[in-house]
Amino acid sequence: MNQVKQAKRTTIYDLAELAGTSASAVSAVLNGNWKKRRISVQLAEKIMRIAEEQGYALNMQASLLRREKSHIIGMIVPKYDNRYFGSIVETFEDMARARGLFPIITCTRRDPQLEVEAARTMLSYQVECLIATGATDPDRITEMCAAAGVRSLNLDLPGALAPSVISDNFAGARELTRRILKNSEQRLGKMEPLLFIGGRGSDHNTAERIRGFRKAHADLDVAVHEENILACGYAPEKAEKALDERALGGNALPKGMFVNSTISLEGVMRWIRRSGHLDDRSLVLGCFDWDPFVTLLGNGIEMVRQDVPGMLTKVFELIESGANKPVVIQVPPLIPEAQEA
Amino acid sequence: MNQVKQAKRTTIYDLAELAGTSASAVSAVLNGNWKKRRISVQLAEKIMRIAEEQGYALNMQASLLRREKSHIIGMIVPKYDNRYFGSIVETFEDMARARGLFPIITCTRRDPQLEVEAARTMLSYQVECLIATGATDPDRITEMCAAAGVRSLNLDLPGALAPSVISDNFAGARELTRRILKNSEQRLGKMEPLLFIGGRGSDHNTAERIRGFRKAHADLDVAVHEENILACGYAPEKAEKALDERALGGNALPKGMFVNSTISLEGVMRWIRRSGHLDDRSLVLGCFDWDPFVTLLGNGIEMVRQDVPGMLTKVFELIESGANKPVVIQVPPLIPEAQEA
DNA sequence: AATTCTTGCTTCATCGATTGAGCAAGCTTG
DNA sequence: CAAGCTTGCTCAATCGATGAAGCAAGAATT
Repeated sequence: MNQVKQAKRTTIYDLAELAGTSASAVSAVLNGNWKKRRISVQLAEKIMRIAEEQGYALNMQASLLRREKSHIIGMIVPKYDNRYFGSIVETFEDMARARGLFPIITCTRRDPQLEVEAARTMLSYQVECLIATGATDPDRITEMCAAAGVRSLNLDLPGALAPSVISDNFAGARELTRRILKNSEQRLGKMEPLLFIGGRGSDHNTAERIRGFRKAHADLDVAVHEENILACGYAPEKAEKALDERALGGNALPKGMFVNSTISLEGVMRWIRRSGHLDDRSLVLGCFDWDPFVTLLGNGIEMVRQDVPGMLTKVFELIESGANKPVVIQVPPLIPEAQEA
Repeated sequence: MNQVKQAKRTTIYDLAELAGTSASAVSAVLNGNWKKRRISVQLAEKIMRIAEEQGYALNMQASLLRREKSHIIGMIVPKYDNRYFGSIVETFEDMARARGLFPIITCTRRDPQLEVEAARTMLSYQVECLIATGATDPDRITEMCAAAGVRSLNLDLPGALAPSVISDNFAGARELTRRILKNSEQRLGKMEPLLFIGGRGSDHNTAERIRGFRKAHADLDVAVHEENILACGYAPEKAEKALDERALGGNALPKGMFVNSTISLEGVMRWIRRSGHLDDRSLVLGCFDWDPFVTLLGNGIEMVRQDVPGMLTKVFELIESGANKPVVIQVPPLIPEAQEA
């Protein structure tokens, strides 16, 4: 870096002066369409050399103000504390960049107020499209975007006003339930109804998973007990508390459980350890979501892994197709080979 | 949303026309300094009402172009696939917002090329400050920022040209090693030297942790064998492979291991299961980094949890103090109470 | 030699928000 | 009632990049 400390940043006007040419020529050269604008190779090379020497960096604000498209794509995401959302964000950034878009992501902590503020801020930054991932009120966000003439899409949780890409929660839950029931039969010698724990009864995914859970029981002629469906929220503490309360409730706890997220599984595992069930093989678990350490817990826990690349591929297809109708696209989750127990 | 579908977004000029006033008054009202500009309460209220009705959203590009400060703060981060970086990102967003800054974050997958590109892009977006987290070449980023007159800071891994905030890796590793050795003595009846696995020998953190690892052995008069220091990289597969190779190497594998990240621990656990060591208590493990599921693995694995809020508090203190000297601030990690084995 | 074409630039308006300067009308003060 | 102050606005330049339109000089065509 062989220049003096500069208070102001270098602009195309500075470069123009240094090169003895006009700002317009500099702009044309630096944004690559200098052939179209008939700038000579000599001048182009000179400008590029000087830009390099000066460590010039485009002022995106000025550029975006002038251009019609921002090429910015926004995503809001509830949390970064599990593999599912982490993978969504990482894959999203990758795929966006591969398409020449600039991804901006913000985490809203499942807070409806923050979601709205984040969406407004993203609109201020002229996003061309906003992906609302796991939003508590996706339709509110779609409305805000629509008012600004910006596209929006829902991911993970569906909305009624914009296209949505979600896992096939029903099919995934049905298969996961079937596997837990089978494992339960194999390990315990009989097939007993399972406990469902975690998630919010009000959210679409949990509702669908409960439906799949019921269906799998029905498929095998096992009756589901209402008291064994505990949509107590996602936090580990909530799962732990719900199990404590359920355990007090007279009837014995089921030996098999369908846990609705890795986050809830943390609470379930803590409860299991605390209540002394850890080492015996009498508990048969399954989890809707994937984490590498869960495999290593060694309890033969079945997992459903949501197909993040598949979902995001659909998201970008929707964006590119320009579709705006509020369809719901369901992507089948991946169910790894059964775990050795 | 009671307006017609609009192709163009509403600007202050549109609002000015609707309110029968000037764009300048609208701007003053909407950015809150209308009292200073002596706009009457009536007009202010009228403008705010109309802005609301029209679903007006500021064009940040135009606003930033004019203003001197962008209030944007950037962060680059290597991965989103573990609790440590997830927590850094979430905490960073929170603390930035609490200070009226707009955080933008991008993931560079430990790819030096991507890091440089990401930094250049962030400079284009006029970030006021860039935090390079776990960067492979932090000094390169500092140089780029300096050339644009932008501040930069290093987090997690130190650099030589900008202030750095990192964990006290030496002290953390020393204490972790001490605990593993103690557990090892308690469980196996004797104190044997440990194996160190994971990380890159070339990175500062791994080097410091190895130093702490050695120091703890020396403190207890235990000799460290060179062949038991395997800085094989972070990926799970690399740890697994390194253990395979080490196992072939004649001498018996140590029963105690210091694992240099949760990511490496995945590989170690897989290797342990594969080689049939899982259920016996002869293996004594510790991990530099924290994940809730590791507690639940039930092998009594000790963990060091890096103090993310503490580190980010230091980061923002540095930013606010305006300090630019390349100091290295070491934040002591948190070592949870010993695990029940 | 006059006309047209091509090459290689420059000029200037523009994007939307911000803000110093200015101005008109009403109100005070001596 | 003239001079000065206050109130409540508007005007116009500006931030940096972009690209349509234009222009001068040389080459090619008639």
